[in-house]
Amino acid sequence: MTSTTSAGQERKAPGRPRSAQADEAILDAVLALMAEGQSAAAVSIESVAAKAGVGKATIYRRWPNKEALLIDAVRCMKGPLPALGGVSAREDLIALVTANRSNRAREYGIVTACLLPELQRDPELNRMHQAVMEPRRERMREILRRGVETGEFRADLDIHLTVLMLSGPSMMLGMFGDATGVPEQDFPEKLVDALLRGASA
Amino acid sequence: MTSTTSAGQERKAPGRPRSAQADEAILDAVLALMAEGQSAAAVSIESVAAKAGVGKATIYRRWPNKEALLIDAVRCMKGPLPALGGVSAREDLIALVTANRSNRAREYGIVTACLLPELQRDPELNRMHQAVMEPRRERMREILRRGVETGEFRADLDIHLTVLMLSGPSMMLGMFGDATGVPEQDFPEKLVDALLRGASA
Amino acid sequence: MTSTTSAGQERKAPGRPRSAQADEAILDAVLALMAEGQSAAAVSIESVAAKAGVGKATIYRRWPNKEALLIDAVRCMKGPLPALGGVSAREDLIALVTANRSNRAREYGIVTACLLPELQRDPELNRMHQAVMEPRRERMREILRRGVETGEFRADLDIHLTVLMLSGPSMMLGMFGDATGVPEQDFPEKLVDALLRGASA
Amino acid sequence: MTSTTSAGQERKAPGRPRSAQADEAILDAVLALMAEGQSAAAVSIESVAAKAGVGKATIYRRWPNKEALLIDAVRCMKGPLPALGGVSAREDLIALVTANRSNRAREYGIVTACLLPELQRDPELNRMHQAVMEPRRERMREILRRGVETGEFRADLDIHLTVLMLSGPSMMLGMFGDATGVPEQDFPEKLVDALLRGASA
DNA sequence: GTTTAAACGAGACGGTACGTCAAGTCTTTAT
DNA sequence: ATAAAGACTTGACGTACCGTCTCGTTTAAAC
Repeated sequence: MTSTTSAGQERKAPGRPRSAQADEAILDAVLALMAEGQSAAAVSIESVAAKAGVGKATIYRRWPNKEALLIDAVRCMKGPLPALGGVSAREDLIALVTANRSNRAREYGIVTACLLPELQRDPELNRMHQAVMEPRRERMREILRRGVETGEFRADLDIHLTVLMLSGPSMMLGMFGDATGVPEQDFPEKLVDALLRGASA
Repeated sequence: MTSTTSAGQERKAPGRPRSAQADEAILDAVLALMAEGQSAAAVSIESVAAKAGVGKATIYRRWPNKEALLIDAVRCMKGPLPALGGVSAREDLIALVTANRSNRAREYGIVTACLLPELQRDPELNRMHQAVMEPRRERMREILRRGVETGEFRADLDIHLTVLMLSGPSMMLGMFGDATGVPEQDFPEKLVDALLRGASA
Repeated sequence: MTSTTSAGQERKAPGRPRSAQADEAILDAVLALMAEGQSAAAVSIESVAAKAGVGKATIYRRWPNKEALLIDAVRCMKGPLPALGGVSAREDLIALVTANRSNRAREYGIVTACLLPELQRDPELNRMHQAVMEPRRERMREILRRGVETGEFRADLDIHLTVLMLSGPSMMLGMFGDATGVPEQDFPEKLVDALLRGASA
Repeated sequence: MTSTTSAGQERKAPGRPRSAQADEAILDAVLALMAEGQSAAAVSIESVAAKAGVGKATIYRRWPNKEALLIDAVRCMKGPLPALGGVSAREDLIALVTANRSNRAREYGIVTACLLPELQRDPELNRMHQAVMEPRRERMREILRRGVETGEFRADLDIHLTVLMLSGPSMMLGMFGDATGVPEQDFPEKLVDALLRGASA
């Protein structure tokens, strides 16, 4: 949400508070349209407002533009960060990759894609997007660092590159699906194992 | 290009032939707008027509819609497939990854991203996009298969998954750039080596 | 004012009494906006509320809608009905025409104009408007009738038509100003004299 | 109409010419909405476009904003300037007043009223409005001047004031109708005669 | 050399969505 | 109970593109 939740002492704002119902209805409408429409282009602010039974102004009061709304919708798709209680770094990695490509991986990929061009230009938008992505990347880095410490991973591992090697294939599979020739079945496990094992003979 | 170059006897069409100059001017205009505008959303058919000094109908005579035009523009960004004369499969892989992320990798990523939602719906568009992507993927598979045969790569290598592990990180780096924490410097070599070496200790 | 100041026993209302300051501030804000903005369209309820330092609801508690508020503002512009102590009906007419086109004739014309379309539809609004206009028209009729009685005006004078011939030009001058080619200087006197004298040779 | 009908040699504009059908449909729609809606506020660009079966852009291509469109609609309401073949200036005046308050006098008054606030601010709009009004005023002045020359009117007649005294009451009657107490029946004749005759005994 | 058919630049067409603004209503907290 | 603040739905505003459709003008092959 973009609402100005002031950090500090939370002084109660005057006037009628924003309807939490509306918040929910709007995001629900976005997800519903995304699911039925197949195309992020089909998710127009007007149709979201109509589907949510809400005025356009109610949307623009909360988000500065369409892209910001989509970013928040994306956050809703992502599952919560999984706990790390795994017995090994390998298992933790598999769990995290699995969580990242939750039930809505396809929609997530599509919307993210649509957002990308705007992210380049609007720094504020970019910041919002990073706020969704970065915690997951950081979690992945933690796992990798711990794996290095415990000796499970090689000592000279390039952490950032490895994060890219775990999230890049996952995203691409989400975007192109079957065209890649890779089945979704057991993908996280296979990916992590291939990465660990290496390709050389 | 989508032009109806009939396979058969190539009967010369009557009337004025299409201007090759226009073809070029249009694609040039797309690339120029992409470069200056930073955003695929800023590339409108109207602005392309204006920049190319061409009527809108001249564009729609060649491409069925905006997306098809963007796909052709994407093809222009990609360099030609590199020769495979490398002394090792490793070097060939590096060369191919390098070629794929040509001078315009950023723009390529952005445009591809914008196209994705439409690719899901329009099979014809999807076909056009595959025509650009598939040869490169196939080339990569060839290299991998040869590496397996020569014993450079392990015998049980999952070819499709490995293609994804080479192209996914590359695309993600193109899309998110510095936010990934990975420098563009020597990226292809580092990626291939990390993949070969594996992450386990 | 439309406020429900019950005629009868003036029972002291419970709760917080209405602020008389607010009444005044609101009408002042309307007049101020009218003066600075040049346009009745620029006088929005929102800007009135902001300028008056008042909530919108405070306005709507007093007037049923924007038009009603404007009508009340119009009343404020009009000067009070002048006394009729003139030595002749001619002088009384001049005094009345002068009073009608007070210092704010221009604003008055504009606002009246904006109100007109709504007056047709809303009978209540129309009644309110008549309550402002009718006393002045009636006063004019009185003068005319007295002039007929005293022999100052011709016996067959059409009272209603003459009222129209005195107020119509005045209103039009207020609306179109210099475009009419008639100077504001001494207008009431000239109008009344031209009306008395007649145009035929 | 706002179209750039260049005065001189009428160089043919490139591109598809504007549809005369659309011109007509749009103005017809405005008049129809005005007639049925009773209120100029009910004439929105969107409803005009819908009623005319036309895109909004087609309207905005011809008129810069809503007000300019209404002004052109006003012109359509006014009948053509009548010929002046009358045997006397009095008859010519009656004919002209009659023509000015054509079949749509009520709508004309309402729309003009709605336009007034904007006329003050936008000089271009004002120019367009004058282009509709001025020819009629000038025609009236011609009649008055001729009447003075022929001795039908008094030599010291104030032409501009007299124009105001003929058009002002007419406009006011159009705006307020029955509330003025003056019947529409034979109004032009009665007005002109009252003006000629004068009010003094 | 005509004819002729298609391509050309230009720009109007009916639409859809954008992001803004105001009207009039409703809901909160403070007085 | 009223006040100020501000959220709410509704709907018009004017703009920008989309993809299609005339216009009148080239251009090159076919006659």
